[in-house]
Amino acid sequence: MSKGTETRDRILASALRVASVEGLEGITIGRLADAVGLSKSGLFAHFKSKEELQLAVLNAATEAFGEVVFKPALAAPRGEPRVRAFFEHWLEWEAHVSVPGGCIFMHLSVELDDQEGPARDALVMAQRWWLDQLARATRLAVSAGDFRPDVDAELFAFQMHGILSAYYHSKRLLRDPNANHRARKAFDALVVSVSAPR
Amino acid sequence: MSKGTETRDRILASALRVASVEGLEGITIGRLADAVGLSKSGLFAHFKSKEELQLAVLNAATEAFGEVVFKPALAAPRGEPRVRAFFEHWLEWEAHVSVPGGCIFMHLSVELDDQEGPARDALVMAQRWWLDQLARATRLAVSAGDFRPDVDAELFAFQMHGILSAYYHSKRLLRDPNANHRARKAFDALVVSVSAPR
DNA sequence: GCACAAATAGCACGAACGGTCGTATAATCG
DNA sequence: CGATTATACGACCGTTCGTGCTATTTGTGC
Repeated sequence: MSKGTETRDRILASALRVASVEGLEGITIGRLADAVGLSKSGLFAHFKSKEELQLAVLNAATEAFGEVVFKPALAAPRGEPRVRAFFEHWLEWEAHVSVPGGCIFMHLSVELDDQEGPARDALVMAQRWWLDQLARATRLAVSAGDFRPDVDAELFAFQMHGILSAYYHSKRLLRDPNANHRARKAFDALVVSVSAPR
Repeated sequence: MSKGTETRDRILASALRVASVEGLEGITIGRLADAVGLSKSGLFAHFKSKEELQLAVLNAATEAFGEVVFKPALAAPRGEPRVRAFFEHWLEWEAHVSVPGGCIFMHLSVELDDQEGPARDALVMAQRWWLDQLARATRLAVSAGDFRPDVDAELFAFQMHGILSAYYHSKRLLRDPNANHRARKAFDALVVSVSAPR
């Protein structure tokens, strides 16, 4: 890896941390340059514009999410176990070292929902992809006989996302020590409600 | 009402609209002054600092929420009907004219979760209050015989909040036309899961 | 209708913002 | 080795930010 790309990665990792706490608008060239020990212009040379930097951060976030949540969960056997693995790794992601401000997608989702532009487009794609993966895993659980045949996979993904949103709110904002416990109870109830009788 | 407080209200209504779209940090004195037809210093005279302005916006938001969601829903008879009324009015609030950017509390929750200060404190209080009202209504539904006696009211409030968060995400970011439909299906399923047998 | 208070405007400030410039240093390769 | 390119620097631009201070206009009560 050349020196340039190495520096670029350091910049992105730092920017990702900042963005998870303060959002994409919280990234400022000056502070970011200080954080990685560069001058403003030195850092700026790696990206043609701030918009490009923001897009690169979004890519880095998607990549990290894939490594921390998606790929490990894929290791679980298809069916209910994999759905549960998705849930568990998703819970952990909120506290991952790479995003000290919590799940960056939660933050960006509300930050960008009314801000037209390429960053919003990229985020929408990433979020659709993830919800689609959840629905796909749900359908696999149906065909594996774990879930009932009439289960609405998209609705299940919607509900799962809801539980994680409430968890995020409860943990991050309210700092409720029961957040984790409640999220698990809610998820268990959801799984029970779609489980095939046996 | 004196001219001063009238102007102040106009400022706050405008600031509330801005904040629902871009968050508290999206409020800038200059743009806000233009929007209400005042000079920067003329507007600034109404608030001793920007922080006080932000707190006033939060108060205005809480008040609006009370008028649009809480009070009307209280008119419904206690028990499951009132819980449903809470849900319905909460759904509508997302599209209320006073908050063109959608539920401002969703926005502020992620904006402020890592920003220590009086604004965060006020938001936490307001959110706790609301979740508490939901739990209270749930308990009333239990004692009215609509919900099963073993229902966990706080968990129910958590789940309800999750559904609305997912709805918000689905509607605002993904612009999914099924958002409303999914939210209702999820809520119905939730109510069924806690309903007393009959 | 006049005096006093309330409301608003004008102006200036220091800091931080994204971004550009020419230049110097460091790494890489023939 | 030397030459060339990649990388980084410091100074600076125009703008916008929040926030003072000082006039001046506007509204209100006697």
